[in-house]
Amino acid sequence: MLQFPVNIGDAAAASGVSAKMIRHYEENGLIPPAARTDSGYRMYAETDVHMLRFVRRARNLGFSVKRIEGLLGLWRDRRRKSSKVKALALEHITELDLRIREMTEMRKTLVHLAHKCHGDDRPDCPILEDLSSDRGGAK
Amino acid sequence: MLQFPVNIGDAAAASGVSAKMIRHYEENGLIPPAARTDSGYRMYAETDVHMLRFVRRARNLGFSVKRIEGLLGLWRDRRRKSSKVKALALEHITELDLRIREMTEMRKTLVHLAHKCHGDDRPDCPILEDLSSDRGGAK
DNA sequence: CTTGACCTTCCCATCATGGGAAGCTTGAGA
DNA sequence: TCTCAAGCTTCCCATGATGGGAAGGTCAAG
Repeated sequence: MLQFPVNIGDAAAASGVSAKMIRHYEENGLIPPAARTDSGYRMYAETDVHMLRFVRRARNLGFSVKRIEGLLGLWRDRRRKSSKVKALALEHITELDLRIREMTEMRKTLVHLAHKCHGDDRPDCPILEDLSSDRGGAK
Repeated sequence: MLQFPVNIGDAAAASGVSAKMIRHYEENGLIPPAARTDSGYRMYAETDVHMLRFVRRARNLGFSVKRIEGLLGLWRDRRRKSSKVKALALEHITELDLRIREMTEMRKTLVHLAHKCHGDDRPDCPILEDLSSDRGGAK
């Protein structure tokens, strides 16, 4: 078992957030500045590690750091309304939907093209023909 | 109709690739350095604009610039084997599949959590509880 | 010839992440 | 107590694709 407070290395190992990123998050205000030893080493209490784990979990779900800032605030606020949390989650789901749709669309087009391409020693290829066509409006 | 060769602005408008990005691609070797006027302006022939359009179409399909380098090489090579083109496309499809799967997984988790969250004035929220849990292995 | 639109290069920012250098601190063993 | 490796500090740089903007040169229409 770890003896708290711990150094940044142990906090990183225990939370799954790299030491680099912990410093980065601190610098950008996502997490409060860590306490320091007399010699300047960062010190992390168990609650800090808990918070870092929260951040990592949220990143794993694809939340942007900006949105995690909101989630952290709500996490700390005992009087939060669950509706606000849900709203952030739904916003994120909407974004995921959009990206999933875009990529699925690309995939569909490519599968279609690849299907039409012989994929042999001959140079003829509908994929290249499509890419060099004038169709396909602006982004 | 445009009079070729054209300036970078017209090449951008005609290809759908921004002037900024055209310079960027040139700097990074994706496209060959443009010819220049005596005064240093870049000049683009019709074939150059065609190439830029190719690049834009490929980017719209989510190809990375690295992969587009390969596609461009094959595009220019009259003796290419269509199997090589197809291989690049299939590689890209595989990557798209991976990303789509990851995001779909995130989405599923979030929808599940949001569903369990009341979303009212009370603070209790399974979303936050899940995020602060110790479960959820490393990235 | 003036003026405005367009071009040039160069630097900076985004977003999340990592690599690495130079230098200081800590703790364990000799 | 001295020493040395491991771990910490800050600072700078890079990624990948894109955009913003500044300072200054060029061109074409009036």
